[in-house]
This record gives sequence, C-alpha cells and structure tokens, in this order.
Amino acid sequence: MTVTRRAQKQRTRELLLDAALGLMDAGRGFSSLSLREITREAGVVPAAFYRHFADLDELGLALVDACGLTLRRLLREARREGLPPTQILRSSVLIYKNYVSDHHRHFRFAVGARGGGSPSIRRAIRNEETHFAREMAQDMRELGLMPQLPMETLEMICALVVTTMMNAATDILDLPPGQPQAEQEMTENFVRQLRVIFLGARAWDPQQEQGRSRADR
Amino acid sequence: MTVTRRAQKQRTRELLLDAALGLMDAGRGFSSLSLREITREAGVVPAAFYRHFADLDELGLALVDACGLTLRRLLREARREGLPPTQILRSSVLIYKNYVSDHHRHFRFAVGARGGGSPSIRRAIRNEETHFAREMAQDMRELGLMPQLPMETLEMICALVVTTMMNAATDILDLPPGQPQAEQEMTENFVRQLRVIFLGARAWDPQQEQGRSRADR
DNA sequence: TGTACATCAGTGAACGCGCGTTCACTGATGTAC
DNA sequence: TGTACATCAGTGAACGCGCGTTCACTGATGTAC
Repeated sequence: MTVTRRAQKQRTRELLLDAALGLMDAGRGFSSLSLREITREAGVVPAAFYRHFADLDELGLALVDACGLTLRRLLREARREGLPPTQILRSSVLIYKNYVSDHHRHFRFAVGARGGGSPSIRRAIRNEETHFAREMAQDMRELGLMPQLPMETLEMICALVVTTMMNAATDILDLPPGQPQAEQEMTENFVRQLRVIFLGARAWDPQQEQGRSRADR
Repeated sequence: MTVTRRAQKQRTRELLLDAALGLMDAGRGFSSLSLREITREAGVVPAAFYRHFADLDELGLALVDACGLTLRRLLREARREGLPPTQILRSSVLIYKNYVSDHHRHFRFAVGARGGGSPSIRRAIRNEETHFAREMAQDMRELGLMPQLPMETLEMICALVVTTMMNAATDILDLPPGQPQAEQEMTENFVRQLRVIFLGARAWDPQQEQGRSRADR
C-alpha cells in the first residue's frame, strides 16, 4: 500500500495547520505563535515539525494557500447560486457574512497576516487578494455587469470591493455575540459602502477618464 | 528644579517608544517584539521598562495614541492648506503619500496592529480610525462638500475612504524604492479608487435610500 | 544660601522557563525478489 | 504469498539561549527648614 504512509503524513500536516489556526482563535496573531506550541496542540513531538516545514514561515505560507482556496470557493459558490437581480447587494452581503463565520479561522488568519505577518507572508496574502479581485472582475464581465467599463477599470473597482470585504471581515469576526442590533448596524453599513462603490462604478465615464488632463497621457 | 527629573523620565519613555517603532522598521510586527529587545534598543536595562509601562500591551496602546495624533495632524494640515478645487483628489493623494512616507513608522505600526495585534490594541486602533473618519466627515460638511447627504451617510462614506487610505498606506510602505513606474501605477490606482467612491457619493440619493424595500423599515 | 533627608529613575544580578534545533533511535509501512 | 531489507514519520532526550519578572541597590534630583 503506497498510499497509507503518505496519507498519514498528510494527516499530521493538517493537524499542524489546524493547530496553528486553532491557537489563533483566541485573537492572537500568527507571528506570536511558537513552533512548540503548535506541535503540542497538534499532539506531536516538536522535532516532528521539521518533517513537514522548514520553519514557521513555511507553515504560514501553507496557511495562505488554504485561505486562497477558501476565497476562490466563495466565488465559485456565488457563481453557482446565481444571485437574485434585485436586492443583489444585500443578499451577497448576507451570504458573505455566513461564509466568513463558517470559515472564521481562515479569515482571521488572512486579515491578521495581511498587515502584521512577515514580509513574505504579507506579500503572499496580498497576491491572493489580487487574484481574487481579478477573478471577480472576470465573473462580472461574463454576467454582463458594467459592460461599459474596460477590464482594467473593472479590476480596479473589484480591488476596492475586496479591500472593503476584508475590512468587513474583521468587523464580522469581532462582532460581540448576542447583540443583534450591532450586527444589523454593521451589515447595513457594509451594504451601503458597497452600494456607494457600485453607484460610482455606474457613474464612471470610460471615455473621459475624468480629472486626468491631456498632459497626463 | 521640579522639571528636570520629570523631563528625563519622559525622555526615556520616548526612547522606549522609538525603540519599538525602530525595531518594526524591518517589517516585523509589534506582537513579535520582546521587552528585552526594546530596552536593549533604547539603551536601558530591562527592569527600567517597568517604571514606564506595566507590560508590552500598555506600550502598544501608547503607540496607538501617538498614531492617532499623527492621523489628526494630517487632517489639520489638509484643512490649513485648503486644497485646489480642481485636481483635488490627485493632489490630496500626493500629499497623503508624502505624509505616509514621512511618518512611515506610525503607519507601519497602525496597519500592522489593525489586523494582527492583541485584541485591546486592535480595538484601540479601530477606534482611532472611527474618530478620524468622523472628523473628516465634519470637515467636508464645513467645506460645503456633499451638502445633500445626511451626516450619517457622510460618515459611512468617510469610513470607506479611511479603509481605502489605510490599505493604500500598506502599498505605499511596501513600494520597492527606485521604481517610478510601479509608484506611478499605485498612485493612479489609488486616485481612481477614491474617484469611484466620490462619484458614488455624488450619485447617492438620500431621499430614496435605494434598494431598501419598504418592508425593511 | 546651606544642610539634612526623601524620592525615585535607572542598575545589575539572579531566577526559572519555554524556546528552536540537533541527534541517534524505533518501529510501522513499503519494496524487491 | 513469504521473506529480507530499505525507507522514513515520528520519538525522546539534550543543548544553549533569550525571555519576563523580582529584588535590593545607588546616586542624582528634589524638598523642608
């Protein structure tokens, strides 16, 4: 059986990744975790760590990969469901809220590492965000939304949407439980911010490239 | 002389704060700094730390205060200068870019702590951002910009602007030096994102509260 | 102004602890024949 | 299928190190008279 040993190794690897995510549940940042803590949480001896990663940074990059996958799955689900044309913003926001709660560990890590992590991890997360924004722009194009905008502009706008989403993710994760009013307020604010962005996108004049003087080109 | 001893204490306190900021110059997050490292960098014995702060968290909160001050000074300068009515976005962005570079340590800390820090520090930074957004809305009101919008909506929009600014700060800080093309691109993107937001703000209809069905209220 | 005492910012040594990394090892899984 | 050997994921002990915190101290600054 060629598969069993590999499978066991893969299982331990995932125990390590899960242990790291679990330790961050309490609100601690990835960069404050120690190798020994993680192996202890994973139920494995410290030296075993090195069978899987050269150092903590490498484990962090593996977590970034997992988060990227989670993000892409979000888009795929949205694509499959096909949102109602009315109330599209509000229902997207509700879906997103659930998705963030369901994958709170990935979002907690991503939001934290995006500002605080080591430079290489930070770069990797930002990379995932860029890909996500690009894919979102592609989807919108295919759905025939904002057809008047050139692809480049659409990507710029989606990047803005992604920033707003990641910011909202922090708000969602930090929501005190059992306070439906605060939750309602946060949701409403998020919906309105997205509405401002899409109103702006609709008003954008692709011919004029507003405010840019001729001398600029 | 009542002043001298106090002044000396204040000086050491600032040495500690500066040491912490300096150690983050290399891109490390605040939560990975150690007390001993900081006192070493400040040229003081570890035990001396306790004359100024109970623990690292307290020092972090002092840094948040300093960052809040830096943010408020930015608004004050913008207010004083009185931006040109044409190209107002572009020139604001250029001023902001310089300001972030000039205060890169404060912005590096703020951007990092906003996602990664301990919960209390994170909350404090977000608090500063909220105040900043509120003050910005107040300023816009006084300048007669977007007079059709209710104050609450203006604050929501300014919060979106602040998020976008903090995000851009990361980009500004991570810019590889000596690459004027990448810098130009980043600036252009930032200007366009703000333009989308303000186009959206202008298009916002305060009467209708768009997309909200009657049943929602 | 001069003197005697109080305050307290910063010192230096010590402590026990968890850290990252190394190493030779064990024993179950996998391979060759 | 059965046997003999190879692989290698995980073990357990050991190392030297920097950590946070404590403590009694020193000596310059500050205060009372």
